[in-house]
Amino acid sequence: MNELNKPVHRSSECDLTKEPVFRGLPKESIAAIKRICRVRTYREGQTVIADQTEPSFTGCIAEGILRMQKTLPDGRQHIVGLLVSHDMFGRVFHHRSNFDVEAATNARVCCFDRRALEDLLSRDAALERLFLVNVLDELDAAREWIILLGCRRVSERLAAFLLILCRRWTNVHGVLSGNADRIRVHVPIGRADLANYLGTRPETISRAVHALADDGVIAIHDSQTFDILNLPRLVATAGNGGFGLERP
Amino acid sequence: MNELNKPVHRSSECDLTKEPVFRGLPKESIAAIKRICRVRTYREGQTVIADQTEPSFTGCIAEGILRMQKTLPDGRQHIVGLLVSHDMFGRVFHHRSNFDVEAATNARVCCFDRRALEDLLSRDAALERLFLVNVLDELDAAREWIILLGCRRVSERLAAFLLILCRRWTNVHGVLSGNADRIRVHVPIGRADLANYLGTRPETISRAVHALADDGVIAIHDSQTFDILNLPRLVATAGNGGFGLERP
DNA sequence: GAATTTCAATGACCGCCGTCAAGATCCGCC
DNA sequence: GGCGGATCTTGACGGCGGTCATTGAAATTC
Repeated sequence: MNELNKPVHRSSECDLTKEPVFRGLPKESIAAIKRICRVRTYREGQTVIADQTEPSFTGCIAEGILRMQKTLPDGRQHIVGLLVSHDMFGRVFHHRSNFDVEAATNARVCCFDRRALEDLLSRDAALERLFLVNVLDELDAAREWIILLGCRRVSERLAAFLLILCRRWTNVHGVLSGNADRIRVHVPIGRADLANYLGTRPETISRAVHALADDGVIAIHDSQTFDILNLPRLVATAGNGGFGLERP
Repeated sequence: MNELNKPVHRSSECDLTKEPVFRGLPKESIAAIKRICRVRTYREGQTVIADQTEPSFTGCIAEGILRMQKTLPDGRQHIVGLLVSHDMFGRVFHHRSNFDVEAATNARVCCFDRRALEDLLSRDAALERLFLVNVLDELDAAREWIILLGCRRVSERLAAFLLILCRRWTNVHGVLSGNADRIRVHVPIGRADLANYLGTRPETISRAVHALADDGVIAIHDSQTFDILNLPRLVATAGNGGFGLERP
């Protein structure tokens, strides 16, 4: 498929300045963060950070999708979040990670050595501010997720999930395309992952997807790509989950 | 019951220095934060921050329990978190709250004027660091919650909830008492709230609680107070939910 | 102390979904 | 092109839990 077997470290090609996350930072802050940035490349299925280990770096996704998950003693695993372009992960000022982070697709990640980053943040208030606001956003995302999981029916959770994709991942490369009439959503994970993500089983996901298609709310382009035909009815299906995620 | 109808502002009695949250801060940071702290008192049921409004302050709970929730268009509400002593809430550097914050019990809250706090944080790196780490902890708590909600059976979620109470709220006033043999847990919310919290209905909560009691895992002291008789079996009941929340 | 309200507990019914099993589809590989 | 594996789909069955209704207990009011 491709030649990558382990993360490739490259000291170049860190185009952080273009990332909206770093928009508005003073020039010297950008220069400083760029200096400690190393790009790593992961291929699908690789582990980025293992549960209960102390990661040596904090990252910001340049391309691709990572999956945060907890592998449970009974072997099952539950996904607690998906990370897409521009999302940050890894805990500054905390030692152990409480989750696995795995590549859900091939991914490129800007990595900051944790120690160097902590030193930098201590000296650069603007940067620290940026990280603080970023974590606050993650917190909001996590709470949106909690509301989604509070939906009782799988169909509601699925609809709410598609809405989150539409709302939060607008312009994230490869997820959304099409116009308002026929929004095309590409779900970047398979049925099994999606089932873990929504707290159910693959069979039930399959049924729920086809139920939405039978009702004319969506059309199935392929097993991971849907066209949203009737957004209002999708919102109605989501019920509770369709709300709770308004953004400024 | 008591004479409080609206929050009472008091400029005294802010004992922040004793709170573990602020432990380790330089003296001048503590003095500065104390200077902008005002204590407010809320009675059970009062709204602290309304959804989609711009709160004028950020708070740290001195006593009592607050409930973060989203009221949904169909009138139901879903709780996304409980806040106990020493927990902080309210979003620095962000304008609108995405949730309601209500007093679940009578509560005393240390409030920091948002504008003043933001100014302060800009000038005090140690304080900003403290807030950053604090938000990171909230994030972990939210993700523990996501794992809990990923449990399929209500009995698992209930067991996991009780374990979170034991684990995270040790020494929080009024929640835990007793020794290792017979841990007494006081659940600070009623069945309806608990049902919202666990993504189910009050009747099902009732059944699950009594099922645990019939199995000898817990004893019901009163409808909101349980004695944990068999911790290992409670962990076993929690299954997945019993894990995912190890702390350093 | 009786009445009203609120909350918890219990039973009956049934629908959603977890489970198991089988078939279909797509993929890489030889 | 044929084969084997992984993934997705579909069906049948049964149990958990959502819903409704009723009873009981506790708190507040008059």
